[in-house]
Amino acid sequence: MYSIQDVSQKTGLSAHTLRYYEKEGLISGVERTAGGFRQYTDEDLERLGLICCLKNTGMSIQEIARFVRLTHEGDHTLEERVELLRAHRELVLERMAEMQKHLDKVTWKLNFFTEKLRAYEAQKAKEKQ
Amino acid sequence: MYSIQDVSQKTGLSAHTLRYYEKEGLISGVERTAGGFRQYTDEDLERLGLICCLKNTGMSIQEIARFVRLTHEGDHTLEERVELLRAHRELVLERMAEMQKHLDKVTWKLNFFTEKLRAYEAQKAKEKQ
DNA sequence: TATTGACTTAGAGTGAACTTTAAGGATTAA
DNA sequence: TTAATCCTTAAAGTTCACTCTAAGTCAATA
Repeated sequence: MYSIQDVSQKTGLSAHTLRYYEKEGLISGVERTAGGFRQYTDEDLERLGLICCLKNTGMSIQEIARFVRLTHEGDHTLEERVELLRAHRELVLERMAEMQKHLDKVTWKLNFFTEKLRAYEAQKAKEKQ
Repeated sequence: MYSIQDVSQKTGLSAHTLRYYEKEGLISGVERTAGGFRQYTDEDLERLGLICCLKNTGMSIQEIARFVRLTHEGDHTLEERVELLRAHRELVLERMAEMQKHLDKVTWKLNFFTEKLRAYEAQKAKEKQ
């Protein structure tokens, strides 16, 4: 069992953010102590793991909340969840390919400037003689 | 020579955004007609191309503006520019690797759910008999 | 000449995902 | 017991990169 502070450290999310995520429906059913303190289980941590992966691959809070809602509705939403993840995966792959294309141009420009720099330095060295 | 509208179409940036970029120092020295209308050259378009690549790989407007400023300062900033691009490239590569790791987990989860769905459907089919 | 498109400055609005503040009270661990 | 941690609600603030509006003027094209 982990306190909100423990989970904050483990996930890198602030306690504020963890409560915020709970309010937004990203993580639900977190147990409480008799006094009302949150107690996260290992399973909660795992669920948070997936949530972070979805978030870090660019899924919006709203969509993650939708995914989580579906999960709670049971097995009859399996198809929808599979579809949601599949679509997300496709989107991420497309974005990464785009990113790579843009990065290639940056790399090209970098090489161009590196070459130009070499020439410039050579010129400077020559002038110094 | 292209009007702001032409460039908007070619780049996918709105005319508003093009003026905004100019104000923020991302693109400068755009020629004007006698009447003050912007006239973009092919070279401007190329510069915009690089700007979009930097933007699309996650560089902030501020940093792009810095890069552009350095460019205007001449060859003695070549080293700094090379360094800037190199650092940016590294960052993007790291982010993409991270992204890939997160996506792998999503893919794993997707496969898991797909399998679960198959089992669920099989079960439903059996019950129907 | 009429219509459409462009110009300016300056400021307000938008959406996403937090982040912070405030205020007051309860709980927990050493 | 006492210091540290946690709870709540509700709302305001932040950052980024736009996006839009206003108001008035000027230019270009058919």
